[in-house]
Amino acid sequence: MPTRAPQQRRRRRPTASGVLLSKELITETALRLIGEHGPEALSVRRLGAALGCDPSALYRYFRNTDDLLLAIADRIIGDAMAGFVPGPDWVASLREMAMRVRAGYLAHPRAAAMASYRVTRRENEFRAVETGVGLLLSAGFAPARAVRLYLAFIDTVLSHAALDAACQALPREQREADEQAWTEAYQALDPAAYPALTSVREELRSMADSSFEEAVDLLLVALAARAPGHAET
Amino acid sequence: MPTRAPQQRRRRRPTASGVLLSKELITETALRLIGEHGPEALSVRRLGAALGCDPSALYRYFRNTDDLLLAIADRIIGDAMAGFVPGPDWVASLREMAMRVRAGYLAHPRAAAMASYRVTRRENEFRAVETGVGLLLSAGFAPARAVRLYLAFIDTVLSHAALDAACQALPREQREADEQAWTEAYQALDPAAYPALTSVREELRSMADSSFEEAVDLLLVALAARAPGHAET
DNA sequence: ACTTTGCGTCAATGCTGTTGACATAAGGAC
DNA sequence: GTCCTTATGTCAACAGCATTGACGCAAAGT
Repeated sequence: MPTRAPQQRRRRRPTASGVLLSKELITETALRLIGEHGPEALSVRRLGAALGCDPSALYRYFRNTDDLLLAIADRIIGDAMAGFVPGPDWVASLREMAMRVRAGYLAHPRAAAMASYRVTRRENEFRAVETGVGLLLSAGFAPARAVRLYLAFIDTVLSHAALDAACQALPREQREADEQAWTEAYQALDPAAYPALTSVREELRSMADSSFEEAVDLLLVALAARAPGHAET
Repeated sequence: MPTRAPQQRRRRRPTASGVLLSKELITETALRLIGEHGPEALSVRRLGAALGCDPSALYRYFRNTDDLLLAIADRIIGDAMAGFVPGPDWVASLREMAMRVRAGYLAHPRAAAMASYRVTRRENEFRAVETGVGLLLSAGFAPARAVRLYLAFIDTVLSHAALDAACQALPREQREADEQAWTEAYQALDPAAYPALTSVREELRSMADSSFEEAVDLLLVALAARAPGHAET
């Protein structure tokens, strides 16, 4: 009778090409595949080919492709949050968390775009939520409020990061065309029909840049103002 | 020699089932299909079946499915902002704008999720930016500041709306699994390893709900506090 | 009535995820 | 060292997907 836990792998049988498969290796290869050839390059068949195994072998490690996708997403979270330790200043700590998540997404823009709105329900996500909720509790918010405010915070961070990642994942041609729109199409508008846009014409170029930091900072200002103990106006 | 523009259709030949196809009819039917049978119901084959025509007939009207999705997205934008008139209260007006965008996205989540990060450079977008920037100018912000704050605002709205839309666009199975994670996987965590999560255990269920309104309201509070003429703390 | 051609239809291609049967080798028991 | 169990890699097959090229009908223009 086997004494080991059933999910613990006991045997490691090499594939025809000699590779030893593992969840780790599969998620790494998938991430590399997406990074090199774009998100549409991720299919069970291509992943199998990249690993040197039969496509169906992957189903020994993941229930289906969604399961694999969640594993990839959780790995991105883990990489982004690796080594992060919250400090005494909860606002500054949340800010660093936001910047880390964004950096992690931008490091794998094409994978991030696929997974930003999912709940991975895996260890790295557990830890991140624990950290974020803990920071808001330490700020003095009551549990129900801390949870909702954390959700507003992390959704803003994740969705903004996904936006940036999606833009970065666009083909160069298309991205440049989008950026040029602000200095071309928007400069040629009829002043009578678009008075506000005309009066800010010189500033429209900055619409091509990310608003991530401003949006996060605005949100953190609002959070800080609502924290218990903060001097109300 | 034909005098008509080449893109203008001259002949309307009915399909085998007697339907007269058109771009309008196809986008309408696609939206209805998504609305009635969920986002995964939209495939060229099913759309063809719903229209009573061969799937390949659609390629006479759209270059590919992406082209079709963009046509649908354009229609969503127009519908969402139709009839919107900004009022005297700039904060309330921005708020209504946000809610309209979100409603438009949620009404057609699949199409919205795929098109949210594209810059349309079309009239509906021009008008929306004009309106939004105009509201911030009316609040007293200087041009450069108004543009950047509008960007932070609209990116928050769009990315959050896209997040909600993407969740709604998930297959029922996956969406339910993601929601259940908060009442199952997150309830079973080790209290010693996850003290913060344990102390807010009862409230975690609310993580499955959207944070759109809270995030937008927090942002608007921060914007209002930064407006010229606002009493500083 | 005749010609042109827009466009609906059919058939085929090569993708996709997923599954069940099968084979083989790893590892424990003795 | 031998045997047995079983984890796991492989193979074949299925259904559904977007897309395309050839074909031919019927509607519009003359």
